[in-house]
Amino acid sequence: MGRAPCCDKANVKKGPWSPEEDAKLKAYIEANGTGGNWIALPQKIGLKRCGKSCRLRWLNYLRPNIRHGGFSEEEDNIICSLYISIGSRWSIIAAQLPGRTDNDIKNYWNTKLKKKLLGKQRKVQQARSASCLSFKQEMKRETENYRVPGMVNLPSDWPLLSPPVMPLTSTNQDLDLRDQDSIRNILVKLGGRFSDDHPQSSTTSTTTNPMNFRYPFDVSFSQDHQLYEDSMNILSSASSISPLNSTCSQTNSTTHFSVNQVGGPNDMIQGLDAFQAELSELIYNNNGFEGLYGTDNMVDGSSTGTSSVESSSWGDINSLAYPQFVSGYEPCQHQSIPQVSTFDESSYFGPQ
DNA sequence: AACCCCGACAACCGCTTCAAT
DNA sequence: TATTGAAGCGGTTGTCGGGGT
Repeated sequence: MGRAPCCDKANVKKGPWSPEEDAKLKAYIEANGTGGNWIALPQKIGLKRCGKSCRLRWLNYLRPNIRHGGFSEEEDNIICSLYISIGSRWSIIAAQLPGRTDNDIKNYWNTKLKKKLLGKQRKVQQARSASCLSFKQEMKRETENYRVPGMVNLPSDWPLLSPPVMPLTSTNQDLDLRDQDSIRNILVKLGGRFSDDHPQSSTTSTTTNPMNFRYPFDVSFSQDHQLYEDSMNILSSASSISPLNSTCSQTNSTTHFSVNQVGGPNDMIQGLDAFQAELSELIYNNNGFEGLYGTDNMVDGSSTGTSSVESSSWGDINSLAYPQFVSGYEPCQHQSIPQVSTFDESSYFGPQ
């Protein structure tokens, strides 16, 4: 038994909006607002459109201060970083880019940004394959170092939040934190406070993990639900590398999320997982490198095979590391804000 | 000139979330 | 607490225009 349709599909117009329809809708909403009921709105103004269609048209096109096209490098960076962090949560990503709609960003990602990144991947791979180690050998070696085999380690100049690939036993002293900082700025914008901003208010200081990947994760948020959700989504995503010991706790006025050892929910995994799955599928199912980088002139059209990594608008960015540690893990932010919820390694990795 | 291909973008569809009852 | 329905969201499809053959 399905839900009743929101409108009489036989009597609604579909397809592109005419200027007259746009004018009607815009004039009405500017004068009266939506009235909180999109379903009823088209009848009020005599439009033979579905309410959902009106809503979409308004939000994506007619709404004031909408910008179309002309994405800046900075916007590219933000989109990319957030996609990698939180996956295809276009509405959240759009919220960080004033004047941009989720639909626009989604289209932009699918048609341009994704290919741009794939192209950068390709160039780096070419540079790397020119060196002595074959990709598959390296894949094998690196995946063997992880608990979950089979993930592709994508060396790249992606603007990543995650630390470079390394065996669990290795250390990384020089992690570039700039991208973490940008995420942090977003969090601060959303209302988060970091423990090292207010060390006296925190019981959890900046933590160190076996990878020596620093990230101060004791953030307090107001009780505003959406703010909390958004913040937690981003925060937890930015911390999703190797969850070993993280906690959520709530006081009367704030919710705290603390992570000892970089780690956390798998939102980040959504983004990277999807994209890396795409890449690995290409690699494994389509004749290895040829399938991925083969003959097409992806992206900026240069498949000239230069072995140098060209300067990138993304800046010098960390390599991509994405160990898929999390399995059967219930993200902290999806819980109903428990008093205290502690993650332990076994709950993340299951029986070993 | 006609056709084909492809990229870009607008719009639709169906599922999920959330608030009202 | 369960139900209902609107809003929100993300994936997918449709359409159009430009470029190549």
